[in-house]
Amino acid sequence: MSNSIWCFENVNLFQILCPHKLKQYQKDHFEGFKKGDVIYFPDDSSKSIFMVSKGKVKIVSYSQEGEEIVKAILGKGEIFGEKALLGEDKRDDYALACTEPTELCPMKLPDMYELMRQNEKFGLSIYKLIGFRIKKMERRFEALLHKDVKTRLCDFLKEMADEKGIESGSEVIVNHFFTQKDFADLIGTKRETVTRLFNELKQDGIIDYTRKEIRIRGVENL
Amino acid sequence: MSNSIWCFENVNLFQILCPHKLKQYQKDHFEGFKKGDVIYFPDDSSKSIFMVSKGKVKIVSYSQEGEEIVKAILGKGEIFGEKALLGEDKRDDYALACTEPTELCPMKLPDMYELMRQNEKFGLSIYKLIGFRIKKMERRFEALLHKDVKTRLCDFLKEMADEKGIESGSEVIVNHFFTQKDFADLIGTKRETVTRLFNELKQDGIIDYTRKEIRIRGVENL
DNA sequence: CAAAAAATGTAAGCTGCATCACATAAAGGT
DNA sequence: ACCTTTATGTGATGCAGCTTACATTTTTTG
Repeated sequence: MSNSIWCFENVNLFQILCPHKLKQYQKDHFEGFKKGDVIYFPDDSSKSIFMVSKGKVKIVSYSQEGEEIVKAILGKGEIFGEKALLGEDKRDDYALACTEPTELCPMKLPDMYELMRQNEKFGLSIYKLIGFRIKKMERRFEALLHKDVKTRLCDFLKEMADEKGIESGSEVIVNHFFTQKDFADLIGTKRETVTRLFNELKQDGIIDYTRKEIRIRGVENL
Repeated sequence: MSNSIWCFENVNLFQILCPHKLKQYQKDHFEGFKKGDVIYFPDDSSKSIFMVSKGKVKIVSYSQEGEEIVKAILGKGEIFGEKALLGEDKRDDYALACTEPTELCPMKLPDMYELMRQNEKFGLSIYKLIGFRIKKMERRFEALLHKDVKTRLCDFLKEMADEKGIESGSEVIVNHFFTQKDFADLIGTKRETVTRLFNELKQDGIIDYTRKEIRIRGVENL
């Protein structure tokens, strides 16, 4: 299990980006958000990128018809707003705090570029992270195109197990902060279907689901 | 109608990337591919990015089950392989020539970085292009999630009209090189459904479809 | 120009999952 | 502890579009 949250490709993003450690960025770099607070709106100018230092952030946009598109749900140590680095001048989605309190390390674009210049390895790993985001999106797209809901859920669980699972004997434990609605949004289905599937997997003895953790008995069975 | 193919954000990518104009890159920069030729395979190392100078290139990958995922179909002036700039070391998809002859302007990564250093505006516009690719993928994803097939097809036609349509009186003419199977792959449906829908739109007098061009009577009707 | 291959046209039947409509349970607020 | 809100559980019903199965037309090839 790669600890890809804190450490990305051997570069500790958190340490570099998290302001508490860096005197010169100490002011104004620590913001408390309440549940439901909007961190940025579409059409806000893309001046910063952010790292979640506490809580849970949801990146969403809305279709004409007002349906929600969940692009990502991010926890501690994860980065968002990174499209600003690709010449985006206005945000095209919402970033919403969805726990209380949610805390962020914002990093202004010029500061970011400065950091990237100073630390080439860091710069590279930021671009690499963008590359991974693209691939993740492509995988999601592919799944939606060709896989049925059950397969998508299982793949998603495997991914979680790989990214943040803890091995414990023959099981893998994944601590999570998702609701079943969150799962549904992320794999492109409805909440009811997720409920049904989790219970099916439970029945089959493959997983053990609670609101806080999922125990997977044999990732290969998914 | 923006001529976004040749000129991207006021930077003429073609002129910069196309080798014929640049003495120092004149060798080896002009490759002829036959229909079906593979330009790169997954796991090839990502050493170059390419611009199509003639023909049609398809970027695809395959799921476990062997189903095709069409990520893009590119024509003259369009760029692919750009994930190499994001620290990708191995390709994760196929690039296939699908016309004969297909010609490319390859650009080795170091040369590319050199060019980007020399011409900052160019460098920026390359990253911007990547940003646009991400947004395009996100739009496709959203469409798949929330829109029915007919809407997806209409949106796709609108996009084509916008990107490469020629206004002619009250109509917009879009010259294209897609088969109905291509359309199906790109909007995430089956060929038969595309056929049905094109004929439906024809019946309703909204479009006029031939293998070479589509005439749209009133893009707003789509 | 004939034959093969590729693209397009059409229709009937089936199914995965959304939708609707509630019931129960857990969490959070006061 | 009580009340409100949020999350989860479970059946009944419907339908968009996939599947399957051919027919026809257009393009390509030898």
